[in-house]
Amino acid sequence: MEDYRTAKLSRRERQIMDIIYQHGQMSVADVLENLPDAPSYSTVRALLRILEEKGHLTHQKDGPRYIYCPTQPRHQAGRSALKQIVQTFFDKSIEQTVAALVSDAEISEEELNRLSQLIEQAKKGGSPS
Amino acid sequence: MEDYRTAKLSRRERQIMDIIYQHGQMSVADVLENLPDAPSYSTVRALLRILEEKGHLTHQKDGPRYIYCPTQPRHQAGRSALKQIVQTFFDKSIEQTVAALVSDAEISEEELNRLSQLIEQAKKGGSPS
DNA sequence: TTGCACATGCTAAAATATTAGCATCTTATC
DNA sequence: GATAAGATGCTAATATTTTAGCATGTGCAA
Repeated sequence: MEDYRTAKLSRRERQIMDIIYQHGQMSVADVLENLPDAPSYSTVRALLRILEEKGHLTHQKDGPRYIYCPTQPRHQAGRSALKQIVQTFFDKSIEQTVAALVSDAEISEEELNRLSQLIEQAKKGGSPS
Repeated sequence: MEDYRTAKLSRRERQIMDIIYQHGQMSVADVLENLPDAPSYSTVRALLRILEEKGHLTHQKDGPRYIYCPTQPRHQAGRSALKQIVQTFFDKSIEQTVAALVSDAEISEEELNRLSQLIEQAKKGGSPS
């Protein structure tokens, strides 16, 4: 399955995919609540149906209602999305990207320490010299 | 100006913005070359005009042709895009995001070292204890 | 079990995005 | 300066997206 962010999705379809990835799984009503410029209930249902037809979502029943969730695992979709950002805005450089990440937010000393550990681990695990 | 990735852009419009951010600035012909499922020249021109009307692009003349470039600086657009990814796929956690970044690619020892330095710098510069 | 609240299935209209074509203008060359 | 190559300005048709409405089915509570 192709990354949904490069797939041929319309504006609304992409919005909905983002929202569902953010929340994990959602009912129609849940999606409607979180959708900016919210359209009607019917509209959301139509879009969810289309996304399911295209293979990006599945649903299961929860009592009388459908619960939708992505077919592609979140971490996998996240990596694809990240990869595209790195390519589009940061010259394919992981370094530049991380620089933007750590400079942007108000990041605690503690989190920075965990980041250091993360890098150290990567050094050991990644490609042993 | 709102982040173009959350703005009400159509599929093609977003594709074009991504391509232009990746390359910096482009003529109509340049965009056409880099656009998947390439439409006609006229089509690309129409889209560029629309994006300019919406305020996402400007153009300047280079001899007989227009050169388009984004109105929002690249680094700024990149941060907005990153922020959205972090929120959508990584529970707003910078740590999770960096973890995905360093585990994903084939990353050299050298680059990991530079990342370490980056973090160290952030520790000093960010919020002094 | 009966009815109400609330869900889905299906169909079709309205709005928007996508596309192309022709006329016109501009630049570089001969 | 005349001309050809190649650019833009404008207009309009086509395709897709977005939307809503009505009929029907399902689960929970009185």
